[in-house]
Amino acid sequence: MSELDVQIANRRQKRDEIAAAGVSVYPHRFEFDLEPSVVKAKYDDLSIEELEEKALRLRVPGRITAFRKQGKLVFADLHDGKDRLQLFLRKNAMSEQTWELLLQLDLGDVVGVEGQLMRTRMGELSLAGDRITILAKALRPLPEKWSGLKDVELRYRQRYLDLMSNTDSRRVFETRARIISGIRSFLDARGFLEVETPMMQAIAGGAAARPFVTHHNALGIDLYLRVAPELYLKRLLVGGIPRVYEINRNFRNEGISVQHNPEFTMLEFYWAYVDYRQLMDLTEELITGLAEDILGTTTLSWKGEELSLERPWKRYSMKQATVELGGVEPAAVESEERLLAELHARKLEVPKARTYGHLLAALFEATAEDELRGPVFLTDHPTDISPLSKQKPDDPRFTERFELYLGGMEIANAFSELNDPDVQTQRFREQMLAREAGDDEAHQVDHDYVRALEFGMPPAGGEGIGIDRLTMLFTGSPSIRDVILFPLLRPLPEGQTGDEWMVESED
RNA sequence: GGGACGUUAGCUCAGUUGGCAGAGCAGCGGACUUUUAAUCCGCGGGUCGGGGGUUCGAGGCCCUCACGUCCCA
Repeated sequence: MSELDVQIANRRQKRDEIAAAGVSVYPHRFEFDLEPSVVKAKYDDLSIEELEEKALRLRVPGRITAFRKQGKLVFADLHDGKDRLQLFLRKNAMSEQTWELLLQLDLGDVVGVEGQLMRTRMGELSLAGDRITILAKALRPLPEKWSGLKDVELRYRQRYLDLMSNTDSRRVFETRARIISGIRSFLDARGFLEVETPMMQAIAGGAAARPFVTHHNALGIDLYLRVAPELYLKRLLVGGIPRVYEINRNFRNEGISVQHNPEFTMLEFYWAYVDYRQLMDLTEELITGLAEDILGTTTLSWKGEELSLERPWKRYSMKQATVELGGVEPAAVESEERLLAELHARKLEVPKARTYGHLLAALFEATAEDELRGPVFLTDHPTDISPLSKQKPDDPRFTERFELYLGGMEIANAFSELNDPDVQTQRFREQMLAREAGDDEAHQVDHDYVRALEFGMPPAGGEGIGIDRLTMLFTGSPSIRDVILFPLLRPLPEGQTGDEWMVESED
């Protein structure tokens, strides 16, 4: 029997002993007044005398995370995931049965405690408990109380243990929730309507990405998990909803890295009658506002550096960035031939689709992208890599588009939306050709979307903002896995799940 | 896909040149009515990620597989 098996067996035995005394170890409910962190927040400023005077009796539920046993007096910590409340448990303050139950409790057990709120000699706010109700028995030992759970693989695979033992982890997900609700308030206040559009789509459009394929049995058709909600949201512009947004998951069948998870959360919004310039202003306002509200500052600390969100943010066109930040000669970004020569000279990989736009983008990525520490708007992307964007009036090789870079990461992508159905058809054709030329990220053609445009879509600006990456920046998390509760990991092979004993205990 | 690093008790980690596998916490037994990483006395706990090889002898060296982390593509 391993050490773990011994501990589990001990806990099971204690559970059975408690149950044998006629007590339910898994009761259905517990009538409670306040949770530990709320008690702490509400009463921690009261003095010993004030607490004595109030003589507050409270019923408080939580998980036991520490014992300090001292003979006929037991101190324990009751935790609710946010904060702990000390329990002050004296033998002669409770019934014999309650004292017996207390001695049978283990670290990790979920209990409800009733007693009077007081302060100890050392001044700690404590609940002097006289009644204890077991609410759930923990059959497995908790991670170490001081170091917490550090093993990153376990933290992702068993996030509940991470949340239980690392308060910082809880804080990350609270910040994430505040970002999302902050975005909702911001957009709702400006008259945007939140909607939900299909995640299973017959045509995976709206972004250059490989989709996941699934199958609908009753209809007998393959469906794609959406790579973006874009084409549906713009159908809503056609339908007469002038300000619309969606916050939800996108799925891209691509590699996993510190910045990429196959499913990720995106805000996408569309605003009729404006162009990408107003979107840049709105983006600055949204993100600095979120930082002020949530972090109380517009200076982020990111990878050991300070990142100031002070407005206005820098703007570089892709061509300009390649020249000014990438150190490329101005003449070299003006033609396909010169770009190709430059890529060869720098021994860089040449993209499969050798169009002007793809070549410029490749050179930009190789020379200048890493220099965009941010906040920087990278603007005016080539037309042939931006099939849904409107061209610049003065130079049709480029579009009215921007990407926001923050901390070296691409956070947002936006453009003045292409609303000419015939131009859109032409762009889709070019994407088909690119696909045939081997670019399997090229957009699929969506005829119904073009038909929608034929009914007239108002000019509009549209933008997507990556919620996961924004959360990384706000919480100083270097990996996207730290801001996704259950990131995708390869399943453990048979026999390495650590649960073999459960199979044995079935007989 | 390539490279570097990691995987030792439930958890956090040591383990020197290849020579008896360790500590703290947690667990078990005992003492203790104001502790808070409680303290004190005692005890138990290992598929050193899996497999193969070299060697008198492998946690440590070699090969291989798995999982993870980071970097590169």
